[in-house]
Amino acid sequence: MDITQERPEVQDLPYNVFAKACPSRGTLEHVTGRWGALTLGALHEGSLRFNELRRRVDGVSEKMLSQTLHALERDGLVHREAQPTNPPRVDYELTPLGHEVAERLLGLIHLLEGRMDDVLAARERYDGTRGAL
Amino acid sequence: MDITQERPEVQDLPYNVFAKACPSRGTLEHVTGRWGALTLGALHEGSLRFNELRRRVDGVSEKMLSQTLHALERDGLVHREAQPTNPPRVDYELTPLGHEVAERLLGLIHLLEGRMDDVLAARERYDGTRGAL
DNA sequence: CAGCATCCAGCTTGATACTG
DNA sequence: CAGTATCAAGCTGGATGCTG
Repeated sequence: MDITQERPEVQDLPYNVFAKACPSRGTLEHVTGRWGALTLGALHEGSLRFNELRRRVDGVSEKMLSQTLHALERDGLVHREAQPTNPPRVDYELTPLGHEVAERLLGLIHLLEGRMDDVLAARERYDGTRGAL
Repeated sequence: MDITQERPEVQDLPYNVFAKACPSRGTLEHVTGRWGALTLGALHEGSLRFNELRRRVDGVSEKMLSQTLHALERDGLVHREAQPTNPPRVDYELTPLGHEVAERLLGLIHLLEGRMDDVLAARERYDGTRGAL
């Protein structure tokens, strides 16, 4: 019998995020990191230029966006298309894998956005039972 | 900034992660954070005690696990069940909302685990084209 | 066992300035 | 426009020690 039926999360994959040394953990962090998630989410709608992206992801600094983009490009989730014009024009877009990842991320984001009232209510309940700190 | 112009599909949601001040961004960070994601993933299989969780999430320190658990409990994603026995026994389990979140998170995690070979290959390609740094 | 309090090294981040 | 370089500050997170 196949144990994966009962514990689908323990498929015998070679990679396992729960293990400290697994490289998948690093990629998960690029993807879910503060700016990684928002960058992938923004690019899911279509390709964007550097400064468009910066405006879309409210609050990201030039440096962090650049850094985030490099990490995602390196992991094969984002494709960078530079045109050697003057002024320069660089478009960023998701790769097929990037799209798959972004879809799941967006699913999570939408779930959260749709349940924020519950979260906020839970927060008040929690803070209330402990008295003000 | 009004992102609804570009995200017609979420026009009527009161919360929007792309906006810097939106509380949903904070919750997204608790959920997707380094330890938040792994903690939710571990608890999706069933309730666990503090030290069981610590062992399951390879590499987490006592302090970070405690901190993570508090944030998730406050957001209403994790329920803490303490028994006043001696020695103390405390079980953590996901709330219904926590399960929904964990499911999506695990979907993402499994996708990544299953595609790590692609990611690693992309990495080598990327590093190769730039010469060693 | 299940945590909290404290200390502190170091990584992350944001400003600012500069380049092609 | 599309970034890179540099630097200070602040937050993260690990180690340690203690409580109930």
